[in-house]
Amino acid sequence: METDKVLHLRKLSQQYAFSALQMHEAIARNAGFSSTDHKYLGFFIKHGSMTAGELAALTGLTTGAITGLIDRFEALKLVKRTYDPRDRRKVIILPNSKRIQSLLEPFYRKFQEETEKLLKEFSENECIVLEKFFEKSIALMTKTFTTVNQ
Amino acid sequence: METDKVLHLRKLSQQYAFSALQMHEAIARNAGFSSTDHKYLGFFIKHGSMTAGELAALTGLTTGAITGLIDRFEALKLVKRTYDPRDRRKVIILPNSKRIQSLLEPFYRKFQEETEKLLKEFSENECIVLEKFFEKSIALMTKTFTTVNQ
DNA sequence: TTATATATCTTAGCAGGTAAGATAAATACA
DNA sequence: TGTATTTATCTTACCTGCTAAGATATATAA
Repeated sequence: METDKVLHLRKLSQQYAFSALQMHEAIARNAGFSSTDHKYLGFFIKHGSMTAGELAALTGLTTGAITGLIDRFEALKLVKRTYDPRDRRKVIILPNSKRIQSLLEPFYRKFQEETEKLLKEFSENECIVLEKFFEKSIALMTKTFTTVNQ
Repeated sequence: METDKVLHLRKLSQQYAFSALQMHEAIARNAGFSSTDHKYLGFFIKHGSMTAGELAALTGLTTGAITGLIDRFEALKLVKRTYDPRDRRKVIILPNSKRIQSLLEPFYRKFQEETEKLLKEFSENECIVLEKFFEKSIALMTKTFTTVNQ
């Protein structure tokens, strides 16, 4: 790809990220969550259970913030605190993924449908291009995040 | 594209959005901005000057929050309040895009370089695929945001 | 056993958000 | 024209959720 096109696509990818961010925040507000809480609900669905410390490390939040976050989610019965019998200091956060999903789903349904419709427009080969781009970009952003986040 | 692949790609696109979000927040913290402020600095670079009310409408923040946001940026000389001579109630926010860019650039340099390197791996035709995906997705997310954000 | 390290929680203080009302300027209309 | 209404932004009071630092409880090391 030529330099001009590269710069154009880089801009587009920035704009994509910005739009995603805007949309997620708007949906969070609508669903009655703070932007942070909404973000980590998705995180739970993806990762399943983890300890409070792991969550703090992954998110870059302090342990104090994590305590508050778990408290809020627990009050809504979206997660449950359990304790590691082998190390009773540890708090294992057990998400109720179904309940989380069913709570968020109404707000995403239309968007997800339309995303799927959009993706169906792409051919098998085009799909591979997108896949390659996503995978490499995700790796790059995760690396950048990890580097910066210490 | 087949249904299976569609679902896989939808997941990837979600993960992409999440990674972008994480990275942006980490960079914001590093650069000494709140996540919101960082987000809107990029917004200013992209859109140029606008009125406080336009910014409130575009962001979904209340006018009170916008007043605070402009105050913070003005204190850092990143934007300047000017007044519309034809309607003196209006506050026109004049961003100092160069200063904003030079402030953020160090934190993005490496990432942008690597993104460009990654994009160079794609052919002309593949570039068109990515472009199409981005443009349509951005339109879709913007529509979703606008719908939800009222 | 005692010291140290680790995982999470608690507390105090702060930053930035909202809602509601204040202010000032523009517009509409009798 | 003068008065009422609307509009754009700012101010204020209050609230939420973050950090930093220290407390607590448990695990590990010496």
